[in-house]
Amino acid sequence: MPVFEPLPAHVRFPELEENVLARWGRERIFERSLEQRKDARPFVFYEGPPTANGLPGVHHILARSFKDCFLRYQQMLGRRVERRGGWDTHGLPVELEVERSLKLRSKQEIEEFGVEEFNRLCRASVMEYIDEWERLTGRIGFWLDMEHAYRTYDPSYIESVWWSLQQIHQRGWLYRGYRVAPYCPRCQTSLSSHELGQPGAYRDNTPDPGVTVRFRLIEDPGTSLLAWTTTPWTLPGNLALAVGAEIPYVRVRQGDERLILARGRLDVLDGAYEIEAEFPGSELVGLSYQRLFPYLSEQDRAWKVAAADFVSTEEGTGIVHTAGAYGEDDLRLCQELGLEVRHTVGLDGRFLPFVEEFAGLFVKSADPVISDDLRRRGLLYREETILHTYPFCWRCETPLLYYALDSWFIRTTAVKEALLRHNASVGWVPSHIRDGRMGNWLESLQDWNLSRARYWGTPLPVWVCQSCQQERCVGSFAELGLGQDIDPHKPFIDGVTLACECGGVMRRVPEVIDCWYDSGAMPFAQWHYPFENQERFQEEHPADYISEALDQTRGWFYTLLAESVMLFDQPAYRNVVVPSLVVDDKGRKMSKSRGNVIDPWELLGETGADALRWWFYTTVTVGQEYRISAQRVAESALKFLNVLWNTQSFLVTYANLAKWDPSQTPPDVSARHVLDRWILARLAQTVDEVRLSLDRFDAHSACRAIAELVDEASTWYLRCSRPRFRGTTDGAAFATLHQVLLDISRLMAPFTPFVADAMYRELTSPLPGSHLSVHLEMYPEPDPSRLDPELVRDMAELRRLAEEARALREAAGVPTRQPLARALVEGVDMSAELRAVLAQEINVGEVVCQPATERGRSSVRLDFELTPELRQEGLLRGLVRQVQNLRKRSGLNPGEPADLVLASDPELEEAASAGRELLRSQCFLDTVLTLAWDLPMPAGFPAPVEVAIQGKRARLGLRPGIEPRGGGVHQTG
RNA sequence: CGGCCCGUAGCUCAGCUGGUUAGAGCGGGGCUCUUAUAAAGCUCAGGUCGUGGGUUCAAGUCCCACCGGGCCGACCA
Repeated sequence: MPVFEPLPAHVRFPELEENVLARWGRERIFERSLEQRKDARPFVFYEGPPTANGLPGVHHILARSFKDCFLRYQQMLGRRVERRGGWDTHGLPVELEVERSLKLRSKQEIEEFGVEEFNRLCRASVMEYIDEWERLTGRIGFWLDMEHAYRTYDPSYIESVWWSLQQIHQRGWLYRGYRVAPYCPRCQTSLSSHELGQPGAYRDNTPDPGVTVRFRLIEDPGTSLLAWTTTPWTLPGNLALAVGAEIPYVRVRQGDERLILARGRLDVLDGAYEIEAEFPGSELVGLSYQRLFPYLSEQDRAWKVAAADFVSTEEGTGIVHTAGAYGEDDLRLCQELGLEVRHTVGLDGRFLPFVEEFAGLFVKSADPVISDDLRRRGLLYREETILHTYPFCWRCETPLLYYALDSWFIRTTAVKEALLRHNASVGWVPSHIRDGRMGNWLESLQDWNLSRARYWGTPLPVWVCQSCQQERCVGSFAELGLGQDIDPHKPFIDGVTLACECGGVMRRVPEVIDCWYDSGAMPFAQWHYPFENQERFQEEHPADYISEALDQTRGWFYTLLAESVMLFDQPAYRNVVVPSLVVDDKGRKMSKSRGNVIDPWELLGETGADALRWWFYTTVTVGQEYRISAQRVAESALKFLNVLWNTQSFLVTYANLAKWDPSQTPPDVSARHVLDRWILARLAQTVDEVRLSLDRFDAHSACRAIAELVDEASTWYLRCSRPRFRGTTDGAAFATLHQVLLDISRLMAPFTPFVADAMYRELTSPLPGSHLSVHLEMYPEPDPSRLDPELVRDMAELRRLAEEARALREAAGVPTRQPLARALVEGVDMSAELRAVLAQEINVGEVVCQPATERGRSSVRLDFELTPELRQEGLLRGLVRQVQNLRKRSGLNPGEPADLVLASDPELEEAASAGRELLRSQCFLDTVLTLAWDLPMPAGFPAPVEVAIQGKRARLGLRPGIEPRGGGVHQTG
């Protein structure tokens, strides 16, 4: 019976992975891994909830690979690592999907269709692809508890969110405000930043009018202030002009008129001019000018020049036209000035009736009409067409307007300092995000626009009295007299009223909240905190580790942090790993419209999950983009796994041949061959490196260290140790390689969970005791006693000398197969055992060292003089190689007996006969028969094969051995 | 327009806290070893380390500017 189950000659990783997956399921490995740690110290992970209303893609595999590897690592360190899944279920993307399927085009149509049914469809749609998500998550080996996954639409989840909003309201941080937001006049809703981020929202080179307008001074109508705008339709709403107090302005004379503008913007003037005066903007403040249109009612402070800090001289005239309701800066300035802001344009994007001249006109169509009107009245100084980037509604392609609306806000600016402080305590990978993308974001923090005038979302729990306007933020269902069995969504919740102290009726405001708030609430809402699981929440907040892609910086990373800081004055996570984006082979972003999206299943089918995972860990450092294609993954990662697999296959083959007994105590390490000691030292060194890297959440460095070890084990160690695997009986080489591979399987378990487990099972199969899975094992421990930096250094030098010797042979035209008498190594002292390794490797009888002299660098010289004996040995090795080739071609496995017939010239025949025993043992030959050159092959032999050995011709005939051998590996010597 | 990242051999990328002749893989040319065999190793490419400054005894590695590519943002949370 073989020691190990023989491995198939060629491994198909996707197949192997499916088998491992099935076994995990049968043997409940994931469940066991949790059970065995149920009393251990937790390592807390938060799953950022994806929305399951779209198919998962390759970038999700990337994110999930990074999530998984650190969780597996921590679990192998002995921590309890629960991984509760979750689903993000609310929000506009879900609504849009349903709108599309129902062919609805506007809010009005949704309301006509019926909000109840609409929301019912949203709820169904969001789980549409949940099976697909679960299947992919399982297939890539990401262990996640999806059975108990939280969902943001669950009543308990919503109740926790309400509780948190009540907390925020009590602190005075939830308020209603009048703010400008990008607004689609066709869909009649403001858009979230998320929607503005949709491809195609911002369009470059959008043509728009650029008009420069005269604002005549009341005191001196011959003098005008020049202001520039790209939105003439906002001019009827003009309330003020803004200047920079410190900016230098000039008054110029041009023909009959005088014009005022910033000194730095003189090039907007057409034709000759003469500068009459120069003064800072502060001197302009307070000047009154003639209003362009008579539609807005009189106000004392309107139509005057004001100072503002947003004025620049980058473009325009340095004097900024300010229309209260159609610009963020405009609105703020008007509010500061105490001006009453009134809309001139309705929610449908058309001028209101009181703007008589343009009433009913859509604003963009009104632009040329307004320009013409101004021109007629001599107020248009200049008109041009400019190209700039402008936002459009990504659904209906309507140009967006900046439009002031009532909204609910969270005063995040009140906790800005705390946000910055807690962010500073987070370990970001890559580290630059902390102060870069995230830090900058927090520095320029604005209040959170929380409300959405939409349907499918967590209802904003604010009730307002219809009589006295008193406002109440509700923090639980009980406050409404409701139980847990309700559906707190629209439209049901809108029918719930409260009695006000004044005797009036309180009704809920119509808005739902930004779904990003939902996901940021998961640390407490997933546990229905504070209504339940108080201890559990406290134990598991903040998380030790989270990981999502870069686009979550302003998304989930921010909302988690903001909510935790506002509610608990804590960060939500201690460490974040942020993988960059996946792009196509040519570095382009993947998008459906471009047709370059890679199907994750196709990729998995070609390369397997482990190769893909390994590729993600090793190919670039975290933070750089991944240029992916099946070919790229196969070229590096798949190849690496193949080499590793071959190494294992080598061990299995020869251990079975030798009937090596792995349960036998191997020789003490100090008594083993220097190569064994060396590879074990490298192993110990690698364990150190890998653990240090993983403790820093650096998978890239860890995997590179492992790759280097695998490379050295599979090439140098195996190459030099091959004779010992074929001839020795002490088992030290087997024990060493077995140990190395077993530890590699444990080192790699977090990264390539399938291959690692398959290796582990094979390697432990002959051992006593239960070895169900590498994922139930502990991670390799550091072992300082095995470290041997000197030996590692010496071996590196030895390898360099071997390469040098091979180069010398090549230059001299003497193949390595030809033994030489001696090599002379200068400049270094080598131990006898290292000299033996080198001698074998470069095929010389002996290595002689000349003690280190003055030079630092060692070198090697070869004695190329060939004695007849050496020549004979060279011929013999050539013959052995050809016989081995023939064995391979004949389909003979190592160890299977065979008979050889040799016909050759006398010199070769003599070499064969002198080395007959070596030939027989090396090539597993029962009989070696020499034959005269032109005689026919004996009966039972196939036609001979003619080969050339060192220029000498030979005919070889080989047939499988007839007599079964007595068992036991055929040994040399 | 702003922020961040990247710009190292034909291609894909390593190069930690600045220090001897700047590395790997792939492709291509040459060779070697070998029943781990549709495996492996060696060798060749003579790379202005994007450009120009600066700091330093010393810079691919730190600072500044610029050029090129990518991502994000662009009044929004």
